Amino acid sequence: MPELPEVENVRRGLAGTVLGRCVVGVTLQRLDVVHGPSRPADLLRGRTITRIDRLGKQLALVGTPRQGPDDGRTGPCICIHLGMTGSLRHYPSGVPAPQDIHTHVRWRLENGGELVFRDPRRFGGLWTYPSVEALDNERWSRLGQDALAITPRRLHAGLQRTRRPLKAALLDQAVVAGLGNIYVDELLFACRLSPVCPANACQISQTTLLVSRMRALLKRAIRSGGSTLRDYVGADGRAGGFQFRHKVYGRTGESCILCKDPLTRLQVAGRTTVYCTTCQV
DNA sequence: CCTTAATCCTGGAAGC
DNA sequence: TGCTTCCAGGATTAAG
Repeated sequence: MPELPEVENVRRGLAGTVLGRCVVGVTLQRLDVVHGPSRPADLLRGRTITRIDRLGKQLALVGTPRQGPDDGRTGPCICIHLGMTGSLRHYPSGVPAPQDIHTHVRWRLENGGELVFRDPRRFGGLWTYPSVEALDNERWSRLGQDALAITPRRLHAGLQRTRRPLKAALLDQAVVAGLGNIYVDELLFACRLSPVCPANACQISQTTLLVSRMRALLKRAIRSGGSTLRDYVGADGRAGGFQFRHKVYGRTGESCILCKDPLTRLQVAGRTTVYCTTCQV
């Protein structure tokens, strides 16, 4: 469920709390949530967190370089995907962090604070890389442009390549990175486009509309702290508020805010989809 | 090419 | 009330 707005919200929360802090200790409670080397040093122990990047729904914590700060190399990094139920929370000094079975990784910070990765369902995980370049080459190169940065021409090229339903293409992280089930449904409604029309039937004018409405939608969602359906909370533990602004997602059978017809639910590319058959064509 | 289903997994909700 | 069943979904993979 954490899609781009939720992950961006977490990134901003961490930027204000763990960025610039040194990791003095790491506790790995569950080894199988880490992919790649999982020695403490590979989980940034002894390093200062110098960057927190995001591409689509994924985050990267970057540590200080192994050879010292000025030799031009980037430091080791951890890519974090929250999956459906993952959370990345900061607990200030004096606030007890959870220690239950779903708490998988804890980073102890120099100032007494703690960063905690918790994920009951474990669809999420951590991937360790020796450098940002390695992360880019081995993992992030497979993703499309970030949904907040993609250009109409890049999106259009991605959509032209396939006859899959438009919704399926927009969910494909290789086409555009960051959209999930909630925001795709909301975006298609905002553009009055049918989720089932073939992606390559999109005119350039429609792709341009998709890009501008996508930016507006995601920015508004970020401003509201993201959507909390059940599990999502920001780095500070607070729930989002954008779920109250959803116009189609989760509103099957309720009336369309434009035409009052009941919203239709169907499966597209295996995913529950809600849309207005009258307004979205 | 495309879709569907299975896979990973837990917990909340619905059904009996 | 208590049990079972279903369902939610991000990403990947295999099968049809």
